[in-house]
Amino acid sequence: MGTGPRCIKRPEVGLREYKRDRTRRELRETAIRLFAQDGYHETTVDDVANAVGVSPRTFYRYFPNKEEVLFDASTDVRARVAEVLSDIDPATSLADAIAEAVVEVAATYDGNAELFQQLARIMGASPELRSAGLEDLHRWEAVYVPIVGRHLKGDPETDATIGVLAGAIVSAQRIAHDRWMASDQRQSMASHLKESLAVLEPLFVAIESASRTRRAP
Amino acid sequence: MGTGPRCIKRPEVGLREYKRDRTRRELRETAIRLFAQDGYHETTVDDVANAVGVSPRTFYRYFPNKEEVLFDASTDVRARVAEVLSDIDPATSLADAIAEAVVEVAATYDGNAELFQQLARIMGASPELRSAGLEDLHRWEAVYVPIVGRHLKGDPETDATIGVLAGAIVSAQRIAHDRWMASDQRQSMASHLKESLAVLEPLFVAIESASRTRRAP
DNA sequence: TTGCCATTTGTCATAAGCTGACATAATTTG
DNA sequence: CAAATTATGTCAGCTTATGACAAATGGCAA
Repeated sequence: MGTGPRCIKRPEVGLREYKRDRTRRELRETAIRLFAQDGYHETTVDDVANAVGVSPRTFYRYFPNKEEVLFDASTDVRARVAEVLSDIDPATSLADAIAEAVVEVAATYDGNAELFQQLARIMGASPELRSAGLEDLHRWEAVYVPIVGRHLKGDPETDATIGVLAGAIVSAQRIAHDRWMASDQRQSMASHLKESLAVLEPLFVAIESASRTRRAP
Repeated sequence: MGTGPRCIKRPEVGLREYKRDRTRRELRETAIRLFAQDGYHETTVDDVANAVGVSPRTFYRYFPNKEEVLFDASTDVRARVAEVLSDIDPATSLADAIAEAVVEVAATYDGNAELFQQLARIMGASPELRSAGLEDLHRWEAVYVPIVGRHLKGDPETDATIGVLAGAIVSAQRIAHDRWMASDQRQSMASHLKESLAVLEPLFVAIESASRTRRAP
């Protein structure tokens, strides 16, 4: 997803770094493959490590725990969206900014539908993993809080509005995610996200008008 | 919280049942006390079991895992609120129904502030437990979905609106919860909940008017 | 009371997730 | 090539969690 070697120069990223990336990728891919194939609980960390030809201890050097290997991709998306949002023109309306973020999310999901559907199936098969997925999804809140706070010109610690609004956005995203998971790609993630976020439109309108009022009373 | 023995008659609940309840309560109270005192991770299940004078295996007969003992009270509240909501007059507006539920929640928190603040402190001290708390809070969605669905006259599977709205309500509740935890009881849970839910008012208004339109176009 | 039944608990054994400590091998750097 | 840095392997151990079976305990009826 994205950045290959940009130039001929540069330390060619070095063999060490290259191997590290490769091992991480192999662990991730092997883990997901085995989980999808044999079940998450039926697959031990030892199995994954052995399949990659690496010691179990190494797995834990790359991932803090067994679950986290499932959310590696998700973490990447989040980082990218956070960057997109921080680079956005401050004059953009909140709804438009969120829409832009959502486009990035949808593109990733729809562009790697196979991977994400596989992850969805793994997580759908275990209540424990559904919870973990919930937690992962919740981390999106930290992505949205800054942009919401910027538009509302408030401090998240002081102003409950920011947190509630960011939370509502994440809820919409989660519902879209659930529905996309449930319907096997019959509908794009983009349309699911659009549909869910539309529910919050009255909220955006109210916020926007309140914000405008405050700026020019 | 609430129901003592109502009458003299009734099988006096039997010694067996009595002991079971007592053991459960002792495990719960001892666990929370030790967690608050020595830390969650520093306290093993064995410690709790020993302190109660029971075998470690018994702990797991009462609670599916170490964490769950922290959410026993929360589960009770949820059950009570679900009952309140199912008994509510269908003519009541959605906002009012939610308000009624929230009153019940707030009363429980403010009435057992000591317990819930203790739980808050335990969970606040560990990221892992904050996640678990998140999961617990998320279970509220299932409480709100039926009442929202009833008012919107839709099927949660079909209509994304219901899930998003219920999710937004839970978000508001979570923010209130966080803020209440952060401010040591300087403000009541009731006021925090009221404040958070106020953010969603435009949403309720829009939903309500759309619902009215649909009924009488 | 006695004795049978169901429930609860204890004991034992074990798997699996994780973590610290240290040795070893590989890579980079001078 | 040698030294410093970093990745990996090995080993040892703790804790959570669970299955299997025995023992104890309370409920209930003859």
